[in-house]
Amino acid sequence: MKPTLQDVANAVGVSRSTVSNAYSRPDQLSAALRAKILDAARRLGYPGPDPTARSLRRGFVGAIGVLFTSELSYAFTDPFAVRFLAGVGQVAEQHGTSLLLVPLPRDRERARAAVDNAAVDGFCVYCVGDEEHVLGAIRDRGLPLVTTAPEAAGPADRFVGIDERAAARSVAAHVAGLGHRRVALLADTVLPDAPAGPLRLADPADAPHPTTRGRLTGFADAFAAAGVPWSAITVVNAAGNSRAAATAAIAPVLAGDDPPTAVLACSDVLALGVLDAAGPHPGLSVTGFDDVAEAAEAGLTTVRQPAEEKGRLAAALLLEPPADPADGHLLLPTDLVVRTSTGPVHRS
Amino acid sequence: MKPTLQDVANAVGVSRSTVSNAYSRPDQLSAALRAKILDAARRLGYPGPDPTARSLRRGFVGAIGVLFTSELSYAFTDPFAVRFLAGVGQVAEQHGTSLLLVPLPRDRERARAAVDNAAVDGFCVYCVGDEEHVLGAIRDRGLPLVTTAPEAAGPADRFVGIDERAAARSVAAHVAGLGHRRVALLADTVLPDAPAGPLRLADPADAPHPTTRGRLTGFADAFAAAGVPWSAITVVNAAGNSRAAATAAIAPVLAGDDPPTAVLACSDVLALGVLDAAGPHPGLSVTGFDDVAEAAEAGLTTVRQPAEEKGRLAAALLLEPPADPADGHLLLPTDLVVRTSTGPVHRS
DNA sequence: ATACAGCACTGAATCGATTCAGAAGGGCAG
DNA sequence: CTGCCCTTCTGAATCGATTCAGTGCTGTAT
Repeated sequence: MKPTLQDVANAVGVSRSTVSNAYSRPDQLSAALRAKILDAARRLGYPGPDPTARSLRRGFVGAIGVLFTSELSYAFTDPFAVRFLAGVGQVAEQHGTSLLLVPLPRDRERARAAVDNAAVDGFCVYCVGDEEHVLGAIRDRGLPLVTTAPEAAGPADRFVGIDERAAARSVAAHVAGLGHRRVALLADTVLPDAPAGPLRLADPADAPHPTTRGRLTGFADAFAAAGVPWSAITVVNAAGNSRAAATAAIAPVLAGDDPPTAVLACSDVLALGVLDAAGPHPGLSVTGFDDVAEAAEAGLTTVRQPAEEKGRLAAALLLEPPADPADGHLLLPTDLVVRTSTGPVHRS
Repeated sequence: MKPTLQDVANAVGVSRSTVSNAYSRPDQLSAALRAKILDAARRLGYPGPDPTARSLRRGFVGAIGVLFTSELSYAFTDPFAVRFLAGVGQVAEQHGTSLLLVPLPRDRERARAAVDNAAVDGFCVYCVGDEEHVLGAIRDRGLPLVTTAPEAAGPADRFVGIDERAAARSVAAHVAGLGHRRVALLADTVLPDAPAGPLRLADPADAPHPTTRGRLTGFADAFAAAGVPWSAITVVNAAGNSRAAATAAIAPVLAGDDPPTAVLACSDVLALGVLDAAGPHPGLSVTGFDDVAEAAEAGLTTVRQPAEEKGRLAAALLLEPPADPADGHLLLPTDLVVRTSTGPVHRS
């Protein structure tokens, strides 16, 4: 068995407290004794205070939990999520804090258990949709919480987000300005368990996921202003936030009669999937959201939001809580980035 | 103060053990009592057993540590590292195990402290270079350890790697076969603290980092077989594993008189940087290593190694230790992927 | 009726440290 | 010489659970 602090104390002939101090509060004992203790520890193969025991007694862990509502392994395939995580990591690094990546089971009960079992001092939740039950579990634990969506944040939570609606409005206004009137909007999981493909959505405000809701509403705003009513807009559901899912969902729409002249996607990954599917439809305008690295290469018109910065701020909000709770609510600026994937509507 | 298990016990009028059982071993008490306990817990706002206390008592944590020897935030910029991490995440997910990403301070002493303070059941170390002291800290703690480099693994450690030397030999043989005789090899931190640019390295075996050493040696093998002695080969040091670092390091070499006709890099990221720098040198053949996504787009000839698979196996080695220690040493296959970045030497 | 098994629950020990009030001893001023 | 402060170290309480050897009790086979 690995030696414990007590064993070291016995070996040196001092009290347990003193050995503890040798590690955690060097000023509490003479340098000579400390050296002797550390020496004995080395000789015995004592690896230093047990992190778990220390955390229990101290009441904090030195780690923050990072949650992606989708599967963890999947989060790594989303470039925006990766950059967000990198930002969180940067700040955590400065604070000497570790990042606990908690895989969330699909099953709600087990997801809750996963949250309950995470040894962390707080959570950063990268919101993608229906994370309400997970957020509830975190609040029940009384842990500080930072989310990436204002709508998902409770009164006591901090958040760092963007004005989804305004951002979406800006791309949509650009597209409408190019003359597009027959448009399709593409989003991941518009409604829970909806099949891939066109979908009837009475009102953009009916979309349950706050981010999707905000973006769809913004799209609707701009087109309404251009004289296109919501009912004239096709909403397409993708079964997952991936290129392939987007391609599969949009293909039938493009192949139908009276296809849209523009597709506005709720993420770059989806937009890239649309471009994949649009091979035979060169006239199609496509827009994305986020401005990931691939977007630039693909010439995708999109809305840029600062990814790493979002992560950094989220972590900072958690690790350096602002004195004034009002400062815990951050909205980041976004930019419309116009590239080659959008153009004037092609009259045929 | 948050209620504890004891508070719930008092409220219901049962012993602490029974409440504990209600959570962890439902078969140890009657369903009725269990319901009553869980109910009282909910009423009191008891969030379930404290993860830290539970870990202490149980003796395990339910998390594995993942270490990148470079800075954590930097690890996310390396596509290969991200895919490796995704693989680790997949397996961890299946095991209901969390991933603790530990930021490693540059400072050796603090790096050791970071390892000592990590509450985990084992470590996966993504080796990039001089991690020996970190590995030592892990072994001192008596924790199981999986590395990605056979050379870095101690007798008790598991590893999942590739045959670096053979893999490197395969690309180099390809390049030599195309007739290239004036070649440069590019690697990150060939020697500690070496400046960016050409470097004198008496023997490839002198490179301190095992991975770099293996690759350089493999390159040397192939060229030696083609009649090119090591002394005729230029070794170029990059100050970091990034495109920009590669560009900066190789530019003067390409601009010099008697520039190489081929540059073999020790990673794709470096190779892409060489391509960036090679704009004015269209005749240059360039090879990378790893086959990340960008490599395909850039038409980079490289050696493919399975990234996610490496991560999955590393995690599996940690979470499902093989009965026979011999099965803890895995070497994965690699493939030479020839694309357009290499071609026959251009006689000028 | 007797013994034995099994169920439901309790008590006490334990995991490995931190913390803080206080004790012992030494040095210095009055 | 006495009193007081300071430094150095100790003891005991504490963090919040898990675990396992029992203790009653009920029910069943003999």
